[in-house]
Amino acid sequence: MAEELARKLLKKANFKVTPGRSALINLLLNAEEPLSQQEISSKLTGTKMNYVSIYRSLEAFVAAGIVHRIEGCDRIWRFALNSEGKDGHSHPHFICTSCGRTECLEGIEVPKIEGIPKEYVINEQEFILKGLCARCS
Amino acid sequence: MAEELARKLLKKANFKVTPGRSALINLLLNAEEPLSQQEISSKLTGTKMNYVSIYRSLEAFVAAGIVHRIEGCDRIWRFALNSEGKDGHSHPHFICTSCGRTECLEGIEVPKIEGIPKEYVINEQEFILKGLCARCS
DNA sequence: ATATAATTGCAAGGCATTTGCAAATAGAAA
DNA sequence: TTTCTATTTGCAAATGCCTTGCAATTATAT
Repeated sequence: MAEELARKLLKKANFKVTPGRSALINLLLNAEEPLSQQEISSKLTGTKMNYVSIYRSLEAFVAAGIVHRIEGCDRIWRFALNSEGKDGHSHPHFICTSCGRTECLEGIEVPKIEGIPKEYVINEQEFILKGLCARCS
Repeated sequence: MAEELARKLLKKANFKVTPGRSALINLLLNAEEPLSQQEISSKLTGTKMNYVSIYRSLEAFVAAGIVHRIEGCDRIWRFALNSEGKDGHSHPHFICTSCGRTECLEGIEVPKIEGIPKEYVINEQEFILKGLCARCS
């Protein structure tokens, strides 16, 4: 069940299994899109967690590589679980300029970029598309 | 000369030609990289401009399409003039995780992305690379 | 049962960006 | 030139996301 998966994820990343963090991971497991701290807070039913703790947990999860953070255009950070096995930054993101929602385009590959001078060391890349989502178009 | 070019840019976009805005455009014309409000403030020699006015001018310039804004990973917005004729969003950006500098990769093309469901309307795309710049690597 | 390092909550702080509003000013019109 | 008006500007205050400090709690290894 989901509870068990959350526990396993936390364990594997060497985190303590607390009610808050389990609930947080669970929420992200079931989320269809990257969530902001506010969205997380309001969706955390049952186990409530102080928003500072949410930020701190998310920060730890990102550092551990089990979550990735998307920087939108509204100065709000959104977080999503990395899919098992992927590095989590390998898919593009879509931001709807109408409803503000952010989506992970999981099935779509970030295209290779050509011509970066060899003095540059590229560690991460982020492809962000903006426009109207299926619902808003 | 540069002064004249700034004037022309402002005129063409239907803005009044004020000392502040001329200086601002000039600064951006000579900038080698996208600049934050703070950087702009400190580099605006001679003609000083209140930082609120800088924000408001930049906002107007972005709306008019003569400037583009890059969202970094530090919650700070950086602005760069659109090169004449281009739409300004057609090049990738590079963010150095060591020195924090943002660069426009002017000569490099944003690769085409494949497989976006046709319900999505894409209006803008942003390709951001992170790593070490030539100086820091 | 105990020890200890990780986690949490609360209050306060930091800081980029916005807003409201009144004063100044560029540029068109008279 | 003078007048008029919409745009631009500055100042003060507000917003709002995210951080920090610190003491209290708690998961887990011993």
